[in-house]
Amino acid sequence: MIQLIRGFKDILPGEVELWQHIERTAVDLFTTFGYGEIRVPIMEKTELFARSIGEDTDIVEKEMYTFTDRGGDQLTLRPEATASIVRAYIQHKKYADDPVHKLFTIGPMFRRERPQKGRYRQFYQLDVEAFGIAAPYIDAQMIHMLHLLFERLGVSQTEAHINSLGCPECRPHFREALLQFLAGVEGRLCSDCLRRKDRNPLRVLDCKVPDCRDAVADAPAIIDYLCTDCQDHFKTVTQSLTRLKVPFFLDKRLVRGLDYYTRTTFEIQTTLLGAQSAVAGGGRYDGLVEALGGPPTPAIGFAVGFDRLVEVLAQSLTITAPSPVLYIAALGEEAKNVAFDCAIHLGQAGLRVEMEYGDKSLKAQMKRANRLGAAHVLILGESELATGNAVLRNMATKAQSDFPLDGLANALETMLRG
RNA sequence: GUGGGUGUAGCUCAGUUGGCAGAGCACCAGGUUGUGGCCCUGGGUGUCGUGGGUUCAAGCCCCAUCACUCACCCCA
Repeated sequence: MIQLIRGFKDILPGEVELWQHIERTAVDLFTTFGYGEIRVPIMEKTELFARSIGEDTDIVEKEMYTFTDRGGDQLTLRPEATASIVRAYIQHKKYADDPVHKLFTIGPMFRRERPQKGRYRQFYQLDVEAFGIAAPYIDAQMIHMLHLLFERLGVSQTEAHINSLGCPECRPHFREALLQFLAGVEGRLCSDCLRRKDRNPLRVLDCKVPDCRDAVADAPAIIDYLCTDCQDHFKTVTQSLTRLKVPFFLDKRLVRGLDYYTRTTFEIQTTLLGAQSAVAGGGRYDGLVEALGGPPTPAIGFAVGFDRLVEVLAQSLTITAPSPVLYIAALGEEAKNVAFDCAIHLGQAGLRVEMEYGDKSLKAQMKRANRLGAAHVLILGESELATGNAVLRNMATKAQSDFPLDGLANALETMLRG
C-alpha cells in the first residue's frame, strides 16, 4: 500500500467541517475589516524566500522544499505566505493606484521539519497583510482582529504576547549592548546559544534551556533601547489595545525568527498544544517591500496556524455535516427508476436526499437511513407501484402516510419544505 | 538533524516461559418474503508495519528499515 508522505495528512469528512467553520468565521471577519482575498502560487523562485526570510534562518537553511525543475530553475514550495504576497504587491504595482492594500490568503505552506504535535510538513495558514500604513493603529487593529477571531471561535485559553524589535535606527545600539552582555555570561550559555550569539544574538533571548534563561535574565531589553519614534509607536499600540480591552502581555523576550521583522511583533500562545505554543504570530516589516524591489512601504502582517487552531478547537467543539432530509428506499428496478428521478428532482430543489442504488433488503435500507440520520424515508416497492401510492415514514415518530406516485416529487418537495 | 515511546481486524486494544490469530465496539447477514434504533443468532473482514536472521516452531528473540507519536531544535 502506498502511504501518504511523512508529515502530510488527509483531512477527512467529519473533520473537514471544523476547517470550513473556522475558514468561514475568519473570512467573514477579515472581509468586514476591509481585507480582500488574494490567491498566490504555492511555489516561487527560491531566491524570493532566501531574500525575504533571511539566508541565516533555519527555514531557509534547512527546512525548505527546494528543487531544480526541468528547465533548470531553482524553485521552492513556499514555507510562508508573506514573501509571495509582497512579491505580488510589487509585481502588479498595486502601490501605484493606492499605496494602502489590505490582503489575506489561506492555504498550505511547506517546511521539512521533524513532525510532532501541531507541526506538519504541509500545514495551513490564514495569512493577513496590510501595506502602506505606517500608523501604529493598524498594529493594534490587527492584534484586536486576532483577539476577535479567537473569541468568535470560542477559544479561551490564549494569551497575546507583544514586543517591539525597534528599527534600523535603534536596533544596532541594542545589538551592541546585548553582545557586550552576552560576552560576560558566555560560560553559562548552551552550545546553540553560543552559535546563535554571533549570527542572530536576539535569538539567545528566546532560548528555552533553563540555564540560558537564567544567564540572560538580566540581559538588556530592547524595549529600553528604542528610539523616540519607536517608543511613540509602541506606546500608541499598547494604549490602543488597552482602550480596546484586548488583554496582552508585554513579553520582552518575544523575538521572532524571521529577519524581516521591525517594531511591533506579536504572538498568540496557548497551553493546549504541548510544545507548539504559538497559534498565531506576526509583526511589522517596514523594510521588506523595498528590499524586494518595491518602493519604501510600511507593512505589517500575521499568520494563524490553521492546523493548530483546528486542534485547539477540536478539543471542545464538534461540528457535523447536516443529515439528509429524506432517504428513498427502493425495491426492484422499476422502483429505482422512480426513486432516482425523484431524488434528482429534490436535489435540484436544494433538498439533501439519499437513496439506495444497489439491491438491499428493506431492512438494510432502513438501517442505513437511520445511520445517516435521515428525517424521513420514502418506501418504494412493488406494492407501492401496484397501488400507486408511495409510503413516507417519519423516522422519529414512526408515522407513515401515503403519497400518490403521480406528482410525487413535487408533493414531497412541498411537504419536506414545510 | 538528535533522543525517547509505539506499530496486532475499520476503531480501541489483549496476546503468558516462543507452540493453531483474539476481545469489545463497528460492519455484514439472518431472526421478521417489506420497516431503523433495543434484543438474539451467525460471520473475522488480518501482509501481526516491512525486509532479513535465530529456531523444529516467531506476533513474541536479534538486526535493519519504514511509519506514527512525544520532546529537543525551530516555528504557525
